[in-house]
Amino acid sequence: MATPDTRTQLLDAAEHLFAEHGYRGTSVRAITTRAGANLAAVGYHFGSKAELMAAVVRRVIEPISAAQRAGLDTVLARTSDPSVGELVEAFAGPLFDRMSAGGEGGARTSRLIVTILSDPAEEARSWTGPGEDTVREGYLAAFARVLPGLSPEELRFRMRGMLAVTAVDRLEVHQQPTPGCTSPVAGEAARRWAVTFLAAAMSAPPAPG
Amino acid sequence: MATPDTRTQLLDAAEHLFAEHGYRGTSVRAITTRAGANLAAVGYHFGSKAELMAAVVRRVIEPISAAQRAGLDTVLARTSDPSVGELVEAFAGPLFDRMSAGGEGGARTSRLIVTILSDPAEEARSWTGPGEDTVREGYLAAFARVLPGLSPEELRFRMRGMLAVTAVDRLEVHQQPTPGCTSPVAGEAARRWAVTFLAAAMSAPPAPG
DNA sequence: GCCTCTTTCATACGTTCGATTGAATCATAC
DNA sequence: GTATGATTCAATCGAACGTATGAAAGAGGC
Repeated sequence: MATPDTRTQLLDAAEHLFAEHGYRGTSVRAITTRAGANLAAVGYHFGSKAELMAAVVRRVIEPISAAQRAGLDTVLARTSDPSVGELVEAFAGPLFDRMSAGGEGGARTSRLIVTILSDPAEEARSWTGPGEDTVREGYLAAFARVLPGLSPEELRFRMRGMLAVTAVDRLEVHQQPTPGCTSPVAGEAARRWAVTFLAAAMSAPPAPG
Repeated sequence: MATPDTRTQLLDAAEHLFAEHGYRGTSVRAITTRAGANLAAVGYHFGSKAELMAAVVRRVIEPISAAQRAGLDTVLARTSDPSVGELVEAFAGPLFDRMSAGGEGGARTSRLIVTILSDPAEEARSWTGPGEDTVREGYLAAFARVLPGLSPEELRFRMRGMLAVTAVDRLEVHQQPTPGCTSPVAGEAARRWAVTFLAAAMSAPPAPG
């Protein structure tokens, strides 16, 4: 196994540290030290710390987005009237795959996504690209067809809830669990739980009022 | 209206800034400047930046926790077999009340809670006290009685999902919304949407497998 | 060997941070 | 008035931060 080049080692180290300590909580020095590289390497390969973060996020998000897009295409190719559960599975499933694949990569991914979503830093706005938005718009349209009774606003609220559940889910598993919490659950079980939970939520009739 | 004392002004300013820029993204200097106080005031009144944050969180969380506890007591005093919707309403409702009360206090509260939940900083572990845990344990027990088919692990997963939806919900509303998103929704509508969404999710049969 | 382009290196710069200090100011009681 | 305790103030500390620089080292073609 040839040692990967400096650029890749920086991405790996940064992904670890950003996920664990957040963007502001991670120093460029910590990243380069972990990567076994020189302090100036970040500047040389990425330009700045913010651009390194953007590269890390892109590397993590893009396969997930692609899987979501492919899943939606597959479902819609089979039938023009899919079930809510199928759509939920296609949307939420890819967010669990890294974890199911073994190791703690999934928890790290989850943590990183939460960091992206919740980091109030200015730079965070440019971390995700337009690709993710179009995927979400695609699911939005599909759900809108399947759930005709919902107002666009309420549907958007539910989409956001879906994202929240899948992203935040593993948060307390990876860091220390709430007292009394059992051992970290396997990714496969969490995936089933999430799909069940979210399919029921998405299928609910519109709120009264 | 007499100007509040320095200590209170520091808490107000810190609540604003922590919610808007996160813990690490807020400097003590920014807080004291906004509060119209001297830089050393934080050290004098709270000891350190971390203890100031803990005080801010306590001031925000405690009324919510108390309302959740009271709501649970009220429900359980009326009947020993409440509906899932009643429990969801009692749990999630107080998280929306600040916003319904008017102004942007609710969004700020929501944002602050997300900061607490997702901030990877070391200090974050001590921001919430044992009071919040006992409230959650109370709801956990109540839901366990009403949803007997669920394993403790899956129930805990659902509780976490409930927290995620209520906390993350207003995130994108307060900061800039996803493109195409309509105007920020009123707190009252969001509350109904959340309760509907979550009641259906909590009521779902156990996941297969 | 030598030139060229890429990458790594040690080092430094300017800034910002949280915390601390000791003097100055204020309020209150005697 | 003056002593006392609480609070505010300007000023400064050392440490950590992101970034920039110019020299050194390496790789590949000729």
